[in-house]
Amino acid sequence: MNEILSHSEENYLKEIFHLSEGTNQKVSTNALAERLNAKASSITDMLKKLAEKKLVSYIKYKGCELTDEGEKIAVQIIRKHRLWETFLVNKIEFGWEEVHDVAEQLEHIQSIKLIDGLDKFLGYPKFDPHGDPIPDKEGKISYRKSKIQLSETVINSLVEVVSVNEDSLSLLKYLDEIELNLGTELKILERYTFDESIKVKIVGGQELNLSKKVAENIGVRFISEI
Amino acid sequence: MNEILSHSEENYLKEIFHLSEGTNQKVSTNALAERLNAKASSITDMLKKLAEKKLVSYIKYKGCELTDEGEKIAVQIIRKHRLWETFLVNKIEFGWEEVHDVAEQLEHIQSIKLIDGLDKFLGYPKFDPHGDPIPDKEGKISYRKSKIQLSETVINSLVEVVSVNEDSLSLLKYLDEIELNLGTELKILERYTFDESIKVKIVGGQELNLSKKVAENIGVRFISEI
DNA sequence: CATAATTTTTAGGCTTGCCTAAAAATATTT
DNA sequence: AAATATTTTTAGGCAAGCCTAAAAATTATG
Repeated sequence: MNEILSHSEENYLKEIFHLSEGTNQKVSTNALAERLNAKASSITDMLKKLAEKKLVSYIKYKGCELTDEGEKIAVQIIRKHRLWETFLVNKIEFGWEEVHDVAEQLEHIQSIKLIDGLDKFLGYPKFDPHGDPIPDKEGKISYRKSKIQLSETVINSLVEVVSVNEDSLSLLKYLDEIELNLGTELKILERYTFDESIKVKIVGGQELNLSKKVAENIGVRFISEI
Repeated sequence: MNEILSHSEENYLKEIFHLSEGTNQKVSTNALAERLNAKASSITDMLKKLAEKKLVSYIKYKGCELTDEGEKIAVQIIRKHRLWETFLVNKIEFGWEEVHDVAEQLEHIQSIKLIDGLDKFLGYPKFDPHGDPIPDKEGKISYRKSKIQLSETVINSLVEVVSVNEDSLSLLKYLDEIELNLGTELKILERYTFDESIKVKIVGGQELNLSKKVAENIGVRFISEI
């Protein structure tokens, strides 16, 4: 039940959670291998181990899924990750593109007292610097119900940026450069069918063309039509 | 030169530093084994490896010593440890007896930006919650020149507690109980030759008998005679 | 629907960091 | 200084977590 897990085991649980978030699908061995930068055979090894510990359910050749217990642990790791990111940006003057690697280390620190104390110290933040929700002590995640991908918006709407995918360092740097931050408002001007890129205008700023790939990694909230 | 070390390697360097601090002696395999809770044979293995990396000098059967490079690294780990302890006590409401284990984890986080940012955030503290000096970014340690062990004080002197050994959880808890903290002033009343225990009076508090063992683990600064 | 392509698993190996047991070196006693 | 005790090293092993290469299962395609 409350055995201590290795960093590696914790990372597996976290990535299985991320890969299955939203979908009802099982997570494939290859998908995990890519996220974890490991070979498929290593994944198989670890899945067997995690299945034995009852943290994932795993059927040969059919992929895996977190058990309730496994999910509980995964969510707490994500809580730690996002609280630390918030700490780094709010207290230690890190930029949002710099926090990921350090948070990946900090998320494995074992101390409930520390993480709850950190939560309090930060004022019980609900979202991290990339706009992702921070699970509470009980594991409840308050997803932003109205959030959609920028790539899914309709022409002539005004939206607010509420999240960006933290996984790509170069995306975050790019967004910094064009001064597109959380809270930035965008007018959706046009969508080009040939490559599915979109033209937007930053309210109070420049007009930009954003590729489909970029737009998929930005979360927005609809405000109004223009 | 700037290779990444494992947690284990870092712990070895740190403990070699602690064991040789003050003395000019080399550190014996057995002494290290005890501090690291490992068998002597494991120590030998690792010393060979660290010697190969030029972080310790090691002659078979003769013990080991840090090289300049090894000492530099050790000091930076101690810097991290003590800064994190300060963070936990000053910002997260930890007691001084609770910080050690968590700091042992945090000291291995790899990010110079984080540790320098933390230093700044804490206001460049010179001493940690146990009174031990915090090395600066360059590795300079400002030892308290006037510090002596409580066990070495002379009768009828008034002293101030400036440090306590952080290694013993039960000592720290005991000191908490009797309300002996950093900054507490003590009058040295008597020394019993049969067991080398001493009688002291906490200024504004109770009279106490402290065993030799306890007195050796408390650092004080001489104020005056009474 | 059979064959090809892809995905996943198995089998065997490697490194790290620890262990035990036995051997070798050093230190201590008498 | 010889005998004994202690310390340290060597030799061989083990678990974790990764790897490569080959085999097996699944999925896609002609």
